[in-house]
Amino acid sequence: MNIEITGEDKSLTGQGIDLKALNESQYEAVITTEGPVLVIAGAGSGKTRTLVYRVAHLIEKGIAPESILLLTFTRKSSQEMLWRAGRLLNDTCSRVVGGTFHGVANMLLRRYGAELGFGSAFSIIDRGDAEGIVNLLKSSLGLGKGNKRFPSKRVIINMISGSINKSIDLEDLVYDQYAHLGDHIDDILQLQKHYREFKYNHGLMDYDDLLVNWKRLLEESDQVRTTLSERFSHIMVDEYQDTNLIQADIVRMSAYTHDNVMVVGDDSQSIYSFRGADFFNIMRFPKVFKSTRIIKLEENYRSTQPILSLTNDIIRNAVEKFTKTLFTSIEGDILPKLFTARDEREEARFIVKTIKKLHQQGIDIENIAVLFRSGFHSYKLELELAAEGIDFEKRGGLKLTESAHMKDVLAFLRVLVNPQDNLSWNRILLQLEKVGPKTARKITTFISSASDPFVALTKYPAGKTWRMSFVKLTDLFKELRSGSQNPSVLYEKVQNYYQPVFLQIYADDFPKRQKDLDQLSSIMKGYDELQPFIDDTTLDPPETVSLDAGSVKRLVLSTIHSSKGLEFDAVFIIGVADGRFPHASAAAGEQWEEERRLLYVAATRAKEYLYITYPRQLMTPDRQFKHVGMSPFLSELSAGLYERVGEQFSNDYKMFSRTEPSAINYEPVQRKKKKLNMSDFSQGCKVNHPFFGVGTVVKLSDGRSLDVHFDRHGLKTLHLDYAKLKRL
DNA sequence: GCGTATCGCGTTTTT
DNA sequence: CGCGATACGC
Repeated sequence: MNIEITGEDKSLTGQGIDLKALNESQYEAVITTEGPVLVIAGAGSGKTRTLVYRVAHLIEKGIAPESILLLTFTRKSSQEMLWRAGRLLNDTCSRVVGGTFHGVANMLLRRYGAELGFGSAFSIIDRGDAEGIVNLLKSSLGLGKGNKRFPSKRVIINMISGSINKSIDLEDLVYDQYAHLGDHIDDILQLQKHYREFKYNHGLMDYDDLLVNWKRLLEESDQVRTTLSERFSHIMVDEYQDTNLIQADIVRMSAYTHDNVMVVGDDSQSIYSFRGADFFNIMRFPKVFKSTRIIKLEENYRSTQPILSLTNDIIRNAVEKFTKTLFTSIEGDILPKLFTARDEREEARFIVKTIKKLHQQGIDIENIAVLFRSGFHSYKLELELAAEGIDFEKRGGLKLTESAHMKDVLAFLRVLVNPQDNLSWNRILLQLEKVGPKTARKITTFISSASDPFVALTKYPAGKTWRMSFVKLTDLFKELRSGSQNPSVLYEKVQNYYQPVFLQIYADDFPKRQKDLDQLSSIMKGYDELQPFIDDTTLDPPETVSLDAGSVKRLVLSTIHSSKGLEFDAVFIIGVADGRFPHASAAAGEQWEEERRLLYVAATRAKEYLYITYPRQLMTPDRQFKHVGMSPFLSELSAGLYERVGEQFSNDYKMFSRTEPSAINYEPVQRKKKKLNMSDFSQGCKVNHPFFGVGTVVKLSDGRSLDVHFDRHGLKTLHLDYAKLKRL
């Protein structure tokens, strides 16, 4: 369970810990060595630094590195933190157990899984795999055929996953947040049931299962719980606002013998509620861990005052927040800029032009980032950048192992490790010509009833048209199972088999994909065993962009979600238009607030220069122009906190009136999500719910919930922020 | 009934 | 680009 620290910078080691470099509250957080600590920290306040120093400090005080557990959300951040701590202490941190929640869960389950009865024979599936299962099930159950309104596999997985992470019934979740899909509730529940069975029958575990089973491990085995709690005498969690209820329970139980837990988080940066994160975990922390010391880090070490004033103003309008007032002593008086572009193209050109200007002023290209709400918002800009010859790196898109050809090759390795993995079998079989979904399903059911699927496979009566290729496949497995089990050797054999198949399937664009296959082979050289390789590629997939020379400096394009925790000298936030940001389907209430926090996260990435841009018109799919205004989050901002730039702006409006005489015929972007207040309702008034129909308000509860009696569905408690209620 | 080729459409965010 | 629908051919 060791994490290797790589990339050590020799020139900086051996300095010892310089606690003087910390301010008073950071120092307090660091030296607190016993008992629970909650650090509420604003953006750019050096919370990661605090954790790094604490790890180093604990070790310097004599705590064994291997008894420190550092939990983060991305592998990158845990490695970076350990590396930094290692620099302070001449690399004695390499024995600290640092990793992601999911990575640590995997390690523990492989080690202690037998206690729960599933041993260590499981393979991990990613989101795409999960969606694949839903797809298989949908067709085999004959659900949603030709029904456009049937939820997509992605939505279904989000619902299933969401209900687990939020620890509520799927049915309730649908009523609360997916009311418009309520018609399909029975089918959705059926899919959920089959999805569970499929995973269970084939030894598959999705990301949620890893956490759920970690929790079970702690809950159901006193021995394991005690062992683990004693093993890790100090537990630290970064980005605590991103934990869900399960993770909070895990932290609680992992520390039950000592309560030595330090968590760091910022409620204003909670942007993952869609995957179950619940920033109330921060609020609950002092109640769960008695005698918690709460430390606030309020000084910002990243941004200049004008940027901070703007970001404070963004979050000022938030409905729910724990007050923190961020201040900075960083000098700087450059106001954030707002640019209104005529269309996406002009927006892209403005960005390119400004990036060039900044670059001339001496800002390195890798210190500039362009951030956006959704992956495809940057398409126009990508074209423009390519035309100008500016190299960029896009983050938050498809990962290497998420593309079809990668999954194809990995499937062979996956069945070797887990022969029950019917999802991978399915992939392998579908590669055969003349074998489609039906035939593949027949084969998988045939072989999974046998004790040894590989033997059973050779016995399957292959069809005449595809017997030849089928025999090649069985031969491949014979070879794979008899020879060396070294990953590189196995991969080479798989490659020999797959190459011709690959050339045929991806005849039109194989050169690009070929590079990915080669990259996989080089990653594989670092592994002696197959299982860890497969786990790692699933839990922490490499980015699609070839990482050949890590030293190449490039502009960063990133979704806001993927930019969390990073900082740049100059930041552009693009597409901040009504309907695009907040996302069009964000409902009033918590979802709306989360979008606001998202903008906050984006803006707080900037150290010195901040540009916010939006296009005035967007192209709809049918080549119509749609006029849009700025994001409501922008119009809410106080005047004087930003400066408008761009010479054309004042003429824009006139130009539009001329080209489209009907003038402002843009439907005043449907304000459908008008926020409802408790005062809009009273006891006895009639309401309408999209799923439950007409009902009568029985009781107004605390907060924003209502008890409503529905004629057809009985009494339900509804939350104003989730339920799409209408007053009649 | 099954497999394959083709066209056209729409894209949230992710450990 | 990845998908779903559709038509065609075996």
